[in-house]
Amino acid sequence: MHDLKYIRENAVDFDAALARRGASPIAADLLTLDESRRALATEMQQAQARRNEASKAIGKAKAQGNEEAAQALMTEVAELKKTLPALEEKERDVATKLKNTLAGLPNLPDEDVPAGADEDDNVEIERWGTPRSFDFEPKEHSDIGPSLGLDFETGAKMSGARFTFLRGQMARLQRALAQFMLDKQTLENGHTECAPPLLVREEAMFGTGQLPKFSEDSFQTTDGRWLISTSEISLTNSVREQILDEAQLPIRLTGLTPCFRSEAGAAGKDTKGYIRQHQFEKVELVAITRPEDSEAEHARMTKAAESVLQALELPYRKMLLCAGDMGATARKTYDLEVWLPGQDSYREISSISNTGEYQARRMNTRFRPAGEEKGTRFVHTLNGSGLAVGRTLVAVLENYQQEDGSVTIPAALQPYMGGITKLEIP
RNA sequence: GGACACGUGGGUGAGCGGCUGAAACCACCUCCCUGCUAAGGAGGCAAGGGCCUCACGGUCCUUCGAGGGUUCGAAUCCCUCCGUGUCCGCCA
Repeated sequence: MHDLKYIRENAVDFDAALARRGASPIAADLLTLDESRRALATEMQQAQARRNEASKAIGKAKAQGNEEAAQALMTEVAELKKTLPALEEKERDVATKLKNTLAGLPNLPDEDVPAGADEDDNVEIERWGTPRSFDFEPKEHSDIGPSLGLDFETGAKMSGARFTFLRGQMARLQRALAQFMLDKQTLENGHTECAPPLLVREEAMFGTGQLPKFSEDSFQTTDGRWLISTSEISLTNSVREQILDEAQLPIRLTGLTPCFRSEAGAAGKDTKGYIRQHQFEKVELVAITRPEDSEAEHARMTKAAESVLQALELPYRKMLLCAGDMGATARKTYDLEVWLPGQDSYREISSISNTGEYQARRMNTRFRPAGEEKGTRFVHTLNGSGLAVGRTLVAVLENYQQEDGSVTIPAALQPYMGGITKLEIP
């Protein structure tokens, strides 16, 4: 959601920023709507003011027993009531149209976001770790996994494609990874652990920007609720419609939840393996900050996500997404891509975004500045994966695979595996 | 799922259909007094929007869970929904 005042004063910049994402100019349309809305509002409010004034006068006239004056005023108000509802409806219609147009627009990219249309234009910031050299041909996880309990067939049989059934040591490995990540984010990185709802109302989906434009990406229940596609939705909306004290900021949250995605439009992509599922687990990081702190928080949160990869000794690279490849709500995004030797490529395992006040406006989340500044200001919100558990499982399988089909457990993870150091084919 | 009750500003909580955008208290801010691990006094303090102003600010509109309705006029009456509480039923 955007600030109309900003658009009024910076129409050219606004369109230029949208153009960087490949969106068409819209400022002129918005301003036309805005102008007519304000003109209607002024007209409507003048009529309302007269009605209110007359109504008060009626009360006074009646109190003084002046029935004649009261009657005259009532006649006048009756006349007003013939025109007022039409005016109110017109104003409402224009306001709704304006709001809907605004609600469908993506965030503006930050100035230091590189230009570009798609992932080919993303900029590599740095690499961490050295990909292991194999003295055999490394396999993909979808070839290593099945004999260790990653059961694609059973999942598909009961639920369809993109659902997987984990059993035995594989299920335990996923649980261990999730616990490990949660401990890292809470004990070391200062995020508060949360266990939020997985089903949310439409307003919550709107608040974080999944609606109205991306309804096809999520699942909806028969009673109209939505399955969260990420716990960013539940965690971020925990502060919706609130006016926070400045002293409460920053608020740093984390949570482990399943995420549900319909993956519409991803036909043919990653059809093999555990990379792209309708249901997957993710440890999410969310931060609510003052506007002036969000950039530093973005860097800090990215490091928090990186800390998991480093502890697991998984090589990765950090990408700065170009304007055309960012999600609609983001104004700046770093992706962490983990090295997958079986695929011989880096694959996304975390995406950390600063949305600025885009979501805060949609959720109406503000804070009251301490000191003499009057009024309220919108907070900034950030979210990132810390990390996607399923994809981390994939990375462990591929990076720690042995020639005999077994997989060693990263040292940091062993305490979470009850001392098991290796997954072996039963 | 059934019955009843409730939903007011940052918080607690008053509020005969016109004098209430809202008492009082707490929190917070400014000032005064006084000082010693405390306090006392004065004042201010909802949000969003329109119009006027270089600005300080002024003025009007909307909002008392949300949406409808009754009325010249609604926080106050009616309906629907959402939420909360209590009791009953069911249940991991």
